[in-house]
Amino acid sequence: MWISGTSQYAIRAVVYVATNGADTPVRVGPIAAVIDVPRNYLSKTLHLLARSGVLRSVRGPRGGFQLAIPPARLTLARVTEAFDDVGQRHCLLGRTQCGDRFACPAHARWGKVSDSLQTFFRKTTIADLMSDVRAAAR
Amino acid sequence: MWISGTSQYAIRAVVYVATNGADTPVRVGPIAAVIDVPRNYLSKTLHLLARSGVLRSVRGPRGGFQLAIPPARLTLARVTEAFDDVGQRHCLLGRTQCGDRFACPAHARWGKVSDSLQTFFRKTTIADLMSDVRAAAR
DNA sequence: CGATTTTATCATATACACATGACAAATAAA
DNA sequence: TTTATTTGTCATGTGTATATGATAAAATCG
Repeated sequence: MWISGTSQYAIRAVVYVATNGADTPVRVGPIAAVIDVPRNYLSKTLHLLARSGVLRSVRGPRGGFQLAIPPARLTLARVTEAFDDVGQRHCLLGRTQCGDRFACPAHARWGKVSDSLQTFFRKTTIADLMSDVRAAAR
Repeated sequence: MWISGTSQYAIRAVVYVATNGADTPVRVGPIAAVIDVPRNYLSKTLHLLARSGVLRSVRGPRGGFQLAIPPARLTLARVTEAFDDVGQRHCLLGRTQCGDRFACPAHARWGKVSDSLQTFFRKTTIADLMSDVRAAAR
């Protein structure tokens, strides 16, 4: 609903890699199986994450994917930036000319919500999500 | 980005109808021209809004569309419900099993933002947008 | 070096949102 | 009652996100 399916896959995969790829790279197969996304499509998505600097890829035996950025400094906006632009304000009504000069009818009220959305994606890190998972496990 | 293009069209059209259709119905042609959306597509969208109870349609000469609900009681969630489900919580990561029992990694933190989104769409009315437009005109 | 394992790339398929165009149905007014 | 005007409906087209499958390229290990 709020971000593209590919961005959803990306976040799920990055959390998995952060959790399980601390020492050795993680292969596409297991990631796809655990986070439940089509293997070949995920392969392409992880490749884009690597080209975008979020992951590091290693080919050949014992290869796979690892984080290229420490989880505490890796934000959701950074992870999804290859697929969606969630760190910036967008006009709710899809007007290109929507700004403080020519505002759409929803501009003022949407601004407040949009700010909290941007803050969420720009401030929340993969490490935050990992610690929430650990907290929930208790 | 945040809601479908059709929902964006719907809100823009409903605001226009609320503003210009107080006494007589508004025709599709002028609406499409002013809010800048494809005429035939808007025709279908307005028809869905009528079937969803948001608009009233009148056929024939002097026909067109009018609000079926007073603007002060017409929320954005109500306008878009035929196209998107914005008044309810959705898992950010697209997990169907995401709830308080089996939470996705983003569940807790996303909950706060999601609440403010739901509140926005369920509390903001067409009358609110109209009064913002009038305020901005001064 | 050769065999195996893994990601990289390419070509293509599918599903759905968005869009177009033609014609039917209803209504109002002359 | 006829004509003009408007929405309603249907059939179809287009573009893009998602998905699949085959093959190439790279790296490790025996």
